Amino acid sequence: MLDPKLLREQPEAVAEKLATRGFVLDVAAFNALEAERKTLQVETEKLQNERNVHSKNIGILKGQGKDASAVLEQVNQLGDRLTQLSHELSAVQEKLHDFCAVMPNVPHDSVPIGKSEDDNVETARVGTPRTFSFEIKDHVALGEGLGQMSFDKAAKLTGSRFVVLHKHLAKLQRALTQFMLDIHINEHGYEESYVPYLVNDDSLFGTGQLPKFKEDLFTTTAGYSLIPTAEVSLTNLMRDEIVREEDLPLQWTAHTPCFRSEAGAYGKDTRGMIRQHQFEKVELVWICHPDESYNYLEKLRLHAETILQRLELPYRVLSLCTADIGFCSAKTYDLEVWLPAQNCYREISSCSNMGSFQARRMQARFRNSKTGKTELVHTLNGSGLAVGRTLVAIMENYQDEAGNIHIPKALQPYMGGLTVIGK
RNA sequence: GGAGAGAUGGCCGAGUGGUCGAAGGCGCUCCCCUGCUAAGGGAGUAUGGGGUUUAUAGCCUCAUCGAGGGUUCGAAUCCCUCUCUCUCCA
Repeated sequence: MLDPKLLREQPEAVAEKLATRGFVLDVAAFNALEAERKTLQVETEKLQNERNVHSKNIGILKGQGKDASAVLEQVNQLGDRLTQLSHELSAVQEKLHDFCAVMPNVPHDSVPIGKSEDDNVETARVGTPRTFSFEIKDHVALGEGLGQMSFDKAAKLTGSRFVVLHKHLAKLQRALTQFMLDIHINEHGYEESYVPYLVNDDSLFGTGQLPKFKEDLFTTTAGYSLIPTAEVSLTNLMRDEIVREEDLPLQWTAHTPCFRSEAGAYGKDTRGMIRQHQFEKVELVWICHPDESYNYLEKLRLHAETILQRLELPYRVLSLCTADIGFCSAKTYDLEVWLPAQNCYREISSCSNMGSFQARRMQARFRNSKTGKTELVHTLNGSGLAVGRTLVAIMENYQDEAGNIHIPKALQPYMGGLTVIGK
């Protein structure tokens, strides 16, 4: 959510910034709602104050054993008007809230302006894609060839967009998770948490999945939703909390499965593990001082890059343009890994600075040690990395002519010394 | 599954219709006093919103005692629903 004061004072400036990301802010509609809100709120609070004063007097009079019927009659006359006004006020406030709740974040000045994902800016390219002297296979052919990956079985158990992994491939996924967590915890200073995979609507509102992206979620009959990312569980740990300034920054990580309905993705990446309803991810979250968040975004991105480097996977870095950054994001870097079978780079991590956007939605604050006042923190998050896609990348990049998968050196200790996955 | 108890400020804990946003204690901050590894005295110390304002200063004001409804001139206190915690029984 954007700062309502900023919105009130400089609606045109905000509209201009939002326009760069393709969002049309109806300034006239907003101003009209705001004007209505102000009139109603001032009037309502005036009456409430009147009622409070009278009621207090009644209490005093009765306490002294005096007659209060005159005041009582006076305050009785306020009743209907007050009820009506407060109903009108809450209706307008709800409208305003709904209006603001679907407004995306304002992009940072350093974000390239663009009209589509084609305008994303490549800022780095690391590693060189390997050249193959044989006909390469994609991860599906490799996995099924090894008899350790089955989409048919998953379809039988559940439906489309799920996978079953067996034996060494199942272990490889687990190894990757462990490997990533170890690096982030031991080398990058993150604190690990185990968190719920089902969350309530307050949490989903806090991190911005609700109200706008309801259709992307799997929601249970109990009213809870499966997390689409651990960002929801981790970041919401800060909801309604006030931390000491000197305790910032907080760096949190968690490994969780993620669940996405992929509504609107029909026909997209239907083959293989690239776009699944359920996948594993190691998530990185920062809770920090507003002055530092853009510095930390660079660190966060490097932490994610480290994993790709250790696995010796070629990748590139994109600075997403205004048209492509996510709803909550003020600035986003995507890391894309090289997938030989697709002959292109595919997203494997997305690292974003949300600024105060999520913090405002969930009242996540710190106490300024100089002024003693509370201020909103900034929140950042990034994948470190998407484990399923990392598995795909390793399979495709490390295949040999026989259809075996060679294990990257850094990962071999996590595979009990295994160097090749074969039949 | 059944029965009961509870949820109050950073923490503990009073408060069952009225000058209560809330006693008291602890903690914390500031000040005073004190020559000895400390004690004493005083003051302050929740959060969010709105109005006014050059102002994130001040002033005024509204809301919040688990959440949401209701009764009432007035609700931490009474009623209803929900969530969570604890105890006992199965």
